[in-house]
Amino acid sequence: MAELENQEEREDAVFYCPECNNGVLIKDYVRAELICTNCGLVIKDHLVDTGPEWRYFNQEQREKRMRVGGPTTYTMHDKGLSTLIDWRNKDSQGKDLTPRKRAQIYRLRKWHRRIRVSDPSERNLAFALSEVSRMSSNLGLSQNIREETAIIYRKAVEHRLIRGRSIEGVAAAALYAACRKGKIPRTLDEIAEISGVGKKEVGRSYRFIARELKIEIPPINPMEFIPRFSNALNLSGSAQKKAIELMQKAYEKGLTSGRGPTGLAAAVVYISSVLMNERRTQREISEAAGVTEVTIRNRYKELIEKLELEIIV
DNA sequence: AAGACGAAAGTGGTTGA
DNA sequence: TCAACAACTTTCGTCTT
Repeated sequence: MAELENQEEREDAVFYCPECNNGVLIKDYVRAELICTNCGLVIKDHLVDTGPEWRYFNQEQREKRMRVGGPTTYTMHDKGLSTLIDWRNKDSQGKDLTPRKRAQIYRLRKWHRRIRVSDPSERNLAFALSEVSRMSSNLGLSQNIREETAIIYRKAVEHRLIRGRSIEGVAAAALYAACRKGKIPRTLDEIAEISGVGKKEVGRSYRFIARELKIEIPPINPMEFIPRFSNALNLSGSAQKKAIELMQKAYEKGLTSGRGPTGLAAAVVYISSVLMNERRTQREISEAAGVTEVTIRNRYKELIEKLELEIIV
């Protein structure tokens, strides 16, 4: 693992899967995970996106794209398009400015500063977006998600949905919506946890803005939690594979509908840990998955019964 | 002693009248 | 608007390893 950390310093280092020695690891920024292309092993979740957001593929593109300055981004209140006025009183040749010029520049700077985050909605947006970036880096989410969150938040502002709600609450709700939209498995609990807003409020705001903005969001697929949970529990790639297999069967039998996705994923991971002789206690799993042991028990009892698994304990 | 099990009561949200 | 309801949680006593 220490090796991995070092290699990560290099921008495009290639490294190989320690599990199967056969696949190459790829960074999946969408899910914030490092994944083996061969066996599907997830090395590290909460990967932080350090790369550039835009790339070039040949010299021509490079020149084109180099010239435009920073990419525009929705994660800054002015989309990163603001101009900076240097604080030094020098002109482009590095010579001192005349007193007359100096006074003019001083006035420009003053107004520039005032205009940038002047009216309340801009101020609001600036604060909300700083919250978003705080939360998403806390959760190890990628830049993509941040952008998506920012777009959703902006829409919420446009539709005047913030009124009567806290900025943090709506920001957290937008983040959650962006995660759901991008199929990144983060639970409402996790987001509420670091947002400093109650789960109730985040949930309420989330449903509200999702409805008002007509963001159609597919229900969470319990499958998406399996890599994360098994990774958190240090389960092997084959155990994870087994879990995915079980989940597939459960889905075919219609056992997934109406059930909490996290509880279901937790139960499946539990069963596969037992099946593969890598037993984890219900307690450990419940902690990793954020559900109670009771729920895991209920789900896995159902699963064993319906899938007619014989479990040797 | 730790883990697994299950009963009973409580919680927050959805649904349908 | 309110009650019924399903899923899940909390709590706690009992059994198993």
